[in-house]
Amino acid sequence: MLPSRHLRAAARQRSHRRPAIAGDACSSKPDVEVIWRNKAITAHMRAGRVPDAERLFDAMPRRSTSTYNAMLAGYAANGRLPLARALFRSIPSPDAFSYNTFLHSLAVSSSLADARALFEEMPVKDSVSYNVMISSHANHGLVSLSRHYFDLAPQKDAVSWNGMLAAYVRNGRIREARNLFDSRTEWDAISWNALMAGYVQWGQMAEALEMFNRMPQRDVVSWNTMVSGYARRGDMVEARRLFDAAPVRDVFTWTAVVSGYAQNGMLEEARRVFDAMPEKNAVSWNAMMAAYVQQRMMEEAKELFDVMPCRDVASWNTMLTGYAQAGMLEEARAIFDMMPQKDAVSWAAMLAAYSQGGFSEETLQLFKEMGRCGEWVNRSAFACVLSTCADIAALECGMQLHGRLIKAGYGVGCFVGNALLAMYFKCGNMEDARKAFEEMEEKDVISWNTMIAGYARHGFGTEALEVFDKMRTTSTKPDAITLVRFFVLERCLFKSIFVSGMLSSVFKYNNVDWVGVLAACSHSGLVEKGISYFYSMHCNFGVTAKPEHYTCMIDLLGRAGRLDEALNLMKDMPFEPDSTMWGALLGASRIHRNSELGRRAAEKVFELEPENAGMYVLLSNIYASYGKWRDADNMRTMMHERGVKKVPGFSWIEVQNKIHTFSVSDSMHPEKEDIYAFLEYLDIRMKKAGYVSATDMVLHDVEEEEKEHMLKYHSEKLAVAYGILKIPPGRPIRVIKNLRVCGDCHTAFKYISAIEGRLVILRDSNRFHHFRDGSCSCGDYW
DNA sequence: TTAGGGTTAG
Repeated sequence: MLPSRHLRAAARQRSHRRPAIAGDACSSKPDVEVIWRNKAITAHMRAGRVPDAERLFDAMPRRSTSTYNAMLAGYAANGRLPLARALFRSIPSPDAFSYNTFLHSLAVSSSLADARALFEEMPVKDSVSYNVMISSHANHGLVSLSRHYFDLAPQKDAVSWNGMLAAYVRNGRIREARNLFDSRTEWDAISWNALMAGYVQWGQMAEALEMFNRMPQRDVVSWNTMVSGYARRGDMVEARRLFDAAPVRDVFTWTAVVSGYAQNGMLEEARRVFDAMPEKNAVSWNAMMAAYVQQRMMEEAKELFDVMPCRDVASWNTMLTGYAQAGMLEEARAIFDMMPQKDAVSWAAMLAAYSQGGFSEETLQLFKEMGRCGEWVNRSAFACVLSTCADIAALECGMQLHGRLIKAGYGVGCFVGNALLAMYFKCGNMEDARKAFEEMEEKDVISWNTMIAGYARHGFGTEALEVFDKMRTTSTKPDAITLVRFFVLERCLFKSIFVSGMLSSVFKYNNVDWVGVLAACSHSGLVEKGISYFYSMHCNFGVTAKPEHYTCMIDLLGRAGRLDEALNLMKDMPFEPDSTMWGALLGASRIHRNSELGRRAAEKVFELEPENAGMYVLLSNIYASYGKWRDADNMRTMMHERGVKKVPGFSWIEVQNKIHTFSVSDSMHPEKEDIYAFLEYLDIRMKKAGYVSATDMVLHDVEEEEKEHMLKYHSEKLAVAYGILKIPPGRPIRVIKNLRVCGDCHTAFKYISAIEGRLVILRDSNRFHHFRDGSCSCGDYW
């Protein structure tokens, strides 16, 4: 809402410049009444009550420049740049405060170029002006410009020095921060804390502690920095020790501990500290709520949300993301619609919920809505929508986004850049992917992996290898995904030629990711190699095998059909096999059709993890794939009777050019008693979108007697495929036949979309499909 | 009533 009335009034005033007299709309000597009202404006703005502030402003008979400044600062803090701009122009006699505030508004609204222009034309620059430039450029990752303004500043105060220090720290330039720090001695507590926080943030706890011990005087922030540092690293013992030792605590200290316990899954401890807090603010409540959200205890979270006395945007966002992560998209949307105010996080969270849930239409719809609301599109929103474009192979839309991204002045960092790469590859546009990759300002391991996988999947093996070679010249360390990808590539294209060279390059790094190596061997069927690595890991590298390594080995042996050896390994282990290991064995028994061992493994899993819904579904599907429909039904009934619920969710994984793997969880609605309820829901949705409901058509190749069971177990996936493939009305998907894709993908089928000729593989997602490279866990690749 | 350090949500 534009407060057009006061703006017009102000503009009028400005055009008929009259000398300021007592009682004029802008008096140079504000009275007590004006000061009091200015404070009220600030209070409203701080609480996000922009309209209230505007009403007050409009109703003021006399205003001072500070009145305008208060409004200006409020607009900036509430993200209303256009209003701030208009108001600034209407200020009768802007002072240094006005200029600095508006400069700050421009800078925080990502209009850095505008901020620089304003800075140049400012009649008077004081140290605050320079300091705004230093910190705002740092906030956008432009450290060298921060340094430029820092060097330019004629007089540097404590804020300038600390601002520059923070500029380095926030951008990970910890060495430069240290050099600056060592270059002089007049630092205050804020400086010490800033550098210390930098060490904490980048995981260098020893250095942080060293500073903590050395600093001349510690304030409550110093203690908080250390407490939260340990808490975030999961070292709750040390965090608690410092918390107990702290001479002063404030709400930050308490909240850091609550959130530490929460993030490490120690719910009871978190609650105990939370209940003992002498005073709580919104952040404390949010931290406790986040604890429940993290454990998917949405009812408990909602309870807190309902009773908390002070809700802020983050509280709403916490609930929103909680519902989204629990797959409760309708609840998430309800929260989103009810929010008194939305910020960038709210939009991003809702977008992420839709895009990660595969709801492409909804994602794009919401994105449009976002534009209509004039909401600033941040990096996260860009990434979500880009990944949706990738899902539906919407190249044009993706390229438009790329353009907008550049226009918005964002540097292409990893977050958005990776989404961009994925989009180009999924659309088969190798050249633009390469360009985007080269233009990326920074690259992380995911960027490299995306490039390797992208090239490999389109059959550009040589290019993929070149990327891998280039990656080795950088400081980015290959991770498990790189290894798996490389092994896949190597196996598909080069038949084991490069494997030893590749591995030796991996071993150059200090910390070999052994799980990655073993998983990679398991995946590429390199059984003997895997076994020898497993032993050399201990003998040559002195690494003691942990349960996860054994799990890999059981998986590896099992897949190779060496079930007895896998069993023996489990017996000889220094610890009891856990459910993951039995699960791996269960998967292997399936591939090799050893139903006796499968049953045994399944029983063990149920014993150890009666709550594991994936197991029931897996076993049910195993029976179904053998045609033992009654047993399959029994498993589902048992799951239902025991009140076990599946975590819903599904995702797309692009595998090869124009080939998609689609994984869908069996129950996308939580209370599924029978699959038909779900089908009905999809039917309605699809019809609404103009698709044919053509389960019969889809199943035309399937024999009559199988049809009923097929419907029960597989048609939900067909239906979803319809929605996602965007088959136009009247164009059925053709089933190639009840084709098993591979031993492990028991419910996988191939479909060809009649219209696009896309080959689609559908399969279940369960815990055994834990490899993200699109390979089946049985070791087959697509 | 503008600029520098510590807590929550994406």
